[in-house]
Amino acid sequence: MSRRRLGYLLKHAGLRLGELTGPALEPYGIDGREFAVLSVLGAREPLSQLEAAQRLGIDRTTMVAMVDALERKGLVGRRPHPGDRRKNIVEPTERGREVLGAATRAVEEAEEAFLAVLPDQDAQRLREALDRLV
Amino acid sequence: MSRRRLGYLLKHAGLRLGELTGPALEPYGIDGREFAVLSVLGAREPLSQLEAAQRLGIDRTTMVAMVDALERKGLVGRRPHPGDRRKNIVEPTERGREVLGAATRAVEEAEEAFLAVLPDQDAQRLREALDRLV
DNA sequence: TATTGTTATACTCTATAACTATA
DNA sequence: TATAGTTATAGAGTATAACAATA
Repeated sequence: MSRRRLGYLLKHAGLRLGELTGPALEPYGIDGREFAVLSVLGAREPLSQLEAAQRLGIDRTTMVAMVDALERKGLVGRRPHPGDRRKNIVEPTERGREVLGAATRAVEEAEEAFLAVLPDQDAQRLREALDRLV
Repeated sequence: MSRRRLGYLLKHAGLRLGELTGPALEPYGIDGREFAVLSVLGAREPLSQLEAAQRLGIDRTTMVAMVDALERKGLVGRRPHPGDRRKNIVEPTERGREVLGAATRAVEEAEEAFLAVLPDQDAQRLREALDRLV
């Protein structure tokens, strides 16, 4: 049995991973949270702000500030939803898609570096176990 | 390959676990952070505030407030270090040790419930993998 | 001079409440 | 009446800077 609590391990694993992904994203001018938002907004179907917020498990008021920041950086754009004008459709700009692609590769490399201490199969199992737990 | 990012999985796994450990600790009047501090202070050798902070990876100014809270609740006590009077030795009170024991069992049960969706061996592997990564 | 504990302060992240506009 | 976006605000949680006591 591990001597350290599971909560400690999860928290500090996330912190350590963040120490790798943070610098990996820096060249693209975004942080980990902005990358997460950009990722869901780059999904196949266009999303409203609320839908994007729900996919990430964050509040819609938090999403406002995230979209503001990405819009200021020219990475996403808002437009009214054609059928329901209460909603904003938020989509990556062309540059947003480029950044998303490059940043995704950078994050995947950071994840690989983070997981490098584990045999490949163990890393794969870790992902699958976390996926089931979440 | 998992579609969700590793950072997301680690963060939300921690959040979901916290939803179980939080209520599990409530009967003992402490939250997860206080439990973590009480745990390291309940270790074999008595620790100073700074040593406890370093074991948890938190700042020594943060530790002041944590020890204040636990002391108010009668779960730990400060006393000067005999050989170095700059230091506080912080140790659980008798009641602190009782609470620590009961709270530890409650947290372990919450962890088991959290991991229940995984086969035993996978849960064990998850712990070991996280332990290596941290 | 350096270290430990402390206080005051500030910053980040996030949510709640209240408003506007649309449905 | 309810929903989506927005704004203002407040609450965690944490760290940095400065100070006193001690080494």
